[in-house]
Amino acid sequence: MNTEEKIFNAARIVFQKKGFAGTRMQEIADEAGINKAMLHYCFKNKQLLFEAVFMNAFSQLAPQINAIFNSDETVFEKITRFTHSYISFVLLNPFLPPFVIQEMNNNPEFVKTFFKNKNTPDPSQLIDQIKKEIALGIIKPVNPKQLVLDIFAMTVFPFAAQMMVKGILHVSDSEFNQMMEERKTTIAEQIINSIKK
Amino acid sequence: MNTEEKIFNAARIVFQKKGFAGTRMQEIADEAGINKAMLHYCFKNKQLLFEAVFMNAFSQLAPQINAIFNSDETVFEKITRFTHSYISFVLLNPFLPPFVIQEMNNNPEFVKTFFKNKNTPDPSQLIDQIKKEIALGIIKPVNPKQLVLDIFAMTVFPFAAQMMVKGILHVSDSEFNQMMEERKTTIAEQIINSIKK
DNA sequence: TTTTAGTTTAACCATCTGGTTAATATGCGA
DNA sequence: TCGCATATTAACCAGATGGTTAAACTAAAA
Repeated sequence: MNTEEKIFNAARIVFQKKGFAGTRMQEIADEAGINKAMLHYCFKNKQLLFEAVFMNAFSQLAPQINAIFNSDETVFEKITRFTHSYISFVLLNPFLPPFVIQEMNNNPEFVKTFFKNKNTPDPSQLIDQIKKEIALGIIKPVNPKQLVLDIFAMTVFPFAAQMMVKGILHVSDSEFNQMMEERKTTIAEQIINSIKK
Repeated sequence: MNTEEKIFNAARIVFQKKGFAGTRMQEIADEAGINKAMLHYCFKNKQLLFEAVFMNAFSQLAPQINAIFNSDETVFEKITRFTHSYISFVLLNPFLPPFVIQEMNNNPEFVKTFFKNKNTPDPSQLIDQIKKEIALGIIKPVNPKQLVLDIFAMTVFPFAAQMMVKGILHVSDSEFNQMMEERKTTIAEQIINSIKK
């Protein structure tokens, strides 16, 4: 692993744990086991290092999601596949959703430019497909955007609000993971069941 | 409005917008229109001022939620009432959910003490009631904790991940609020529909 | 009016933080 | 081996940041 990779991984760990504002460049350097000046040598400044980490996080998720959203499967198949593979992925990267959500909420102006230029999840094709399947009588008449929001809510929320969920439901880390394993299949069944005619 | 209230309100605004780490004491002082030394005179230090704001945020939500969870209504009535009143409340305080979730994720050790001592949302009675109604054949056999999690996910997520939701679904602020108005009734119907026998 | 307790402020301080610099180390082609 | 570009570091810097202090202001009691 070269220095740039060491820095990047260290930055990912620290940024995802403490957020942009809470992160100290020195802490990243310590985590990487190198001198602080190397951070600036390799990534210019804190903002650019952060953006590299943030973009990378998003670019891990976006293609996976879009591949599912834009495939030629049915809506039901897409819902099943999305929830399953998203939860599988996030169980391996549990800090990702809170990180992305937090930094988006804290940098609203950055979000606007971000969603115009970059490779982002785009459910517009799925939304069109939902409209079609409603017209065909496969799906009950629902607001397609609300349906997409429901799918994200059911899959992403438990990870986004991890600490609060564990606190309120009084579940341990392992119980939490077990619940998420269960959700891999139950969420899709539930959503499909509530919209199929 | 006395000085302490001015500071508290200013702190609430700044903390909820920028989070604990991103907040500068000077910015709170400016927002309150007073000298920075007054912050320390009234609230000792940043941590205590933050905790005052955080506890206040939670203490606005917790009793409302618990009043519903622990009433003598049916599960279906509770779901209907919770989703409706939570969304109504949060539409007036849209910064609350991201703020609470973010700070909980960033201070895991604080969360543990917090959930032991303080007045927090507690769904344990509701969970027992769900078990009973399942036994009575009113509700399909589901994991009660998963059901509670679903309810929170459907209501809280859109606010918690506000910026991301707006970005991904390409909705404006007013469209977003309109969607939330719609959700006040639809979520409950949907959840109830998926669990009633 | 004087005293006194509580408020409020300007100025200050130690420390932290992101970032720079100049010097040194490393490795590799000639 | 030498020369040179790249990689790495220790030391440093200016500005920001949380927090302190001592003085000044205010208002009500004595």
